[in-house]
Formats: sequence, C-alpha cells, structure tokens
Amino acid sequence: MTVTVRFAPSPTGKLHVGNVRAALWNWLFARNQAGRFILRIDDTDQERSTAAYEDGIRQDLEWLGLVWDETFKQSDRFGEYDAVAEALKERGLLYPCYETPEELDRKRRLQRARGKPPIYDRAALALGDADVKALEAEGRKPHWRFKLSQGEVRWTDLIRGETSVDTSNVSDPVLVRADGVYLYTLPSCVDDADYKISHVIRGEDHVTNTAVQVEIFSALADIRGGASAVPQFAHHSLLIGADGEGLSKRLGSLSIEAMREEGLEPAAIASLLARLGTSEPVRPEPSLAALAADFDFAKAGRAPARFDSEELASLNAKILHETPYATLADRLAPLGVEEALWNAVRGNINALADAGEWVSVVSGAIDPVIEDGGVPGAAADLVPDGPLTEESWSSFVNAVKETTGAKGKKLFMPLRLALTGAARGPEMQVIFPLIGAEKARARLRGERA
RNA sequence: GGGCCCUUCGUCUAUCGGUUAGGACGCCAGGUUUUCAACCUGGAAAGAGGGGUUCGAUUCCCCUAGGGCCUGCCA
Repeated sequence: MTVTVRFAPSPTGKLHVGNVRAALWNWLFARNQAGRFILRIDDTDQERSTAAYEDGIRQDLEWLGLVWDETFKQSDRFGEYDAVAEALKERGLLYPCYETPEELDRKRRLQRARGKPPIYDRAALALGDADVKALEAEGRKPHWRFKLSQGEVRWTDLIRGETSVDTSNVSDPVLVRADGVYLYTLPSCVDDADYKISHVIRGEDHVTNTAVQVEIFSALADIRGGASAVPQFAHHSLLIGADGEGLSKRLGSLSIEAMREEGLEPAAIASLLARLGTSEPVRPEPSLAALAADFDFAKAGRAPARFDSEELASLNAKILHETPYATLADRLAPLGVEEALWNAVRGNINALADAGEWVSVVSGAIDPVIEDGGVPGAAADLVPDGPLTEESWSSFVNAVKETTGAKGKKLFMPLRLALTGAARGPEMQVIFPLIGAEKARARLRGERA
C-alpha cells in the first residue's frame, strides 16, 4: 500500500509554526516512505474562507519546499458530503437538533455548575413528530449531530502507542450547522476515505476528534459496503513558547509570512521544526531530503516542546555560513553581492540581507570611523600599491605595527573601523583586497570613499 | 468542573530495574584568529516532591505539585 498523507489547512488564517510543523511532518513522512503528499483546502465554511489566505498558504508551503503531489478543495466536493450525510440520516446516525447556541450554552453552564461534564444530553433524540413540527413552525432550522457509540475507541498511534478514548465522555459532534455548512469532521473523513489517506499526522489536540472520526469511518464503510478504511494515526505533541506557555494564543508574530519577511531561510525553519521534540539533534540541514531521510515517528517525544525563535535565528545563521554562492545566486545578485564577497562575509552574517550591507563597504562609499587618527593616519601611507592579495593584509599590518608601535586590539580595531566603518565583520585578510588600495588609503585618511 | 496526555542538564532528548545517567544546542573557560564573529579543545550542568513494590529504582504502581490538550453550530 502506498503511503498517502494530507495536510488540510483552513484558509481562514495564515500558516504559523504550529501548523507548518504538521505540514512538514506529513511531507517528510511521505518523502521518507516514497509516498504521496496531498494538500487539501478545508474551505467548507465559505463565509470565513478567503482566496487571499488560500494563496498565502500555498505560497508559504512552496517557499518552504513542501511541494504537493495533488491538491483539491472541499468546496468542490459538497455533493459527496451531501450523499454521505443523507445516508447517515437514513441510518439514524445523523439526527436533527433544534437547540439554539444560547440554549446549548445554558445547558453546559448548568452541567458544569452541578459538577457534571458538559456533554450533550441527546434531548433531540426524544423529540416526537409533533415536537419537531412545533419547532419548525417557530422557524427553527435543525443542526445535525452524529450519534456516537458511547463506547471505547482504540487505535495504535504511531507516536502515542496504544490509545483509547471513551466516546461516552464526548458530545455527539455537530456535523452540519443549521445554515447547512459542513463542519470539518465529516468532510475530512469522506475525503480521507476517497483519497485513500493511509496516515493522518496531526497535533495531539485532535486526539478526541480521532475517536469520533474512527466511528465515522466505520459508518462510512458500512454505507459504502467496502472494508473499513480507517487510516493510521500519528498525533504529535504541540509546541509551546520559550517561556513554557502555550503557543496558540499569540501566533501573530510566528506566521511563516512574518518569518519570510524577517529574512529567515526556509531551511532553518524546516531544520528546527522537523527535529524539535524528537531525539534527533537539531542541526542545520540545508535540504529537506536530509530531514526526510531520518524521519521516524519512533523518535518523536510525547511532551510539549518549546519553540524558541532565538534557536531559529542561530540555525539560520549557521545554514547561511555553509551555503555556497551558487545556491543563493538568484537572491544575492540583486543585492549586488558577488561570489568573492559572499565567500568573504557569509561566515559572519545572521541573515542573507546582511551580505548586502557589505556591498557598499567593498564597492560603494562609506564614512570611515576614526576615533584616534594616529594609527589610521600612519597606515594610510603604508597601503601597498597595486592589486591587493590575501597576503597583503599581514604585511600591511606589520608595517603599521612597526611604524606606530601599536599592537593587538589597539592596532587592529582602528584599522577595521576606518576601513569598514564597523567594529565587527569578516576577517580583514579577505575583506582588505576587496576594498582595494585606493579606497583603503582614502578611508584611512578619514575621507568618505 | 470533567476527560486525556506529559514531567531527566537552561533547551530537545537517550536510558526499555543494576550506567561514572549519554548526546546535541546553549552556557562558561582556554586556544586560535595580532580585533569581533567563526573555528578548535575542555568544563559546569539533570532524574519535580512524597509514598510504595523490589536485593536494587530515573525506569514499575499510587498520591501531590506543575505543564499541555480537549471539553464549540472552530479546525
């Protein structure tokens, strides 16, 4: 059986670290198993779904390199859902309820106040024909709930091991809203079955949903007469913030779009999210292939893992440090960064855009920083003539040392400041020849050059 | 309130009753770079607390504490 997985975002918001981790794990598992990765857009709620969010999601996934083998939208499949819903109604597994949201809310409050779990009381099941007529006469439209077995649902979770949920602790889920909109539960099962999804990989926030959906898969198999096609499940732990608090409340700054705009490399994001919370050490991996190669559910931990954006920043720098010019040429060239400059500065930058700042140092004009004219002034006359090489720097510095008597930091820092205008940067040995003798002399004299 | 899950260095984790409790990242120190970064070497650093079970518990059981998730006509 070929492995088929899906990532199913709702286009009602942006992708963030949490859901992109689910996408990544699905993608990596598919790649590891030579399987297929499907992108499904869960847009049954046409009111809340927007084309802009959908485009954004696709753009983010492509940027990360999570290419899909197939994609579809749930809004194109209402006919399938309708057919299943009708069949469920015929079997009495999908029943109409007439409570308003306010009434349901009141019931739940009451149950809590009495120390009882807020589980739907199935009052609608006791309604007679006359009751229903009266309700409909009031103008009420029903919403539809799936009748749970109220038994134990078990599965062997690829991450959590033997897992069971007693569905008597769960309210019968609403599958269809009063306005006719399908909630995510039913379409998801229908699609998973129709697209032969073999593994459902998602966060542990879906564990109870899984129990419910396992029952729906059974009903589905019953309706369609085939063997039950319940996928395998893998529920990964969720991410929490570096401070140990849940991530869900403040995902704004953690959107993939924001990270892209900050200049983070997709490989850095993937390197962290693929292995955070696993026993595999997080290390910079420039390619998704390497991450896919050792992807294994057995390495996943069950405890929530902390997501730290500083860790991401440091991974980003390390990945840049080892990336050759050719790989990034299409992004570096527009910044005016040529290969020699890239090789000179890449070990010293945190974000790709930082390389652009060195362009003006080597080929543009900068204002030199002269704190004490002594060393630079003497050095200006000692800059060798002609083209500079990597050897030029040490002979130049030695000459300055002999002339001025300065050494160590007092020798070096004034030269760096005058020549580059900054207190830190790549090795002067490589940056000096790129600056060239002419600019070097001018800057050492304190002139803008 | 109820249900489920979790708890080993700062962080992610290994250990499947007997270990000097290992690794990675970070941190600290030294080296190197005549500076910073990078790099190299070394070092410090952990079983939440309390009860059991056992010859022996980080490991198995219970309680407590702490954390996460669910408890929607969201996904």
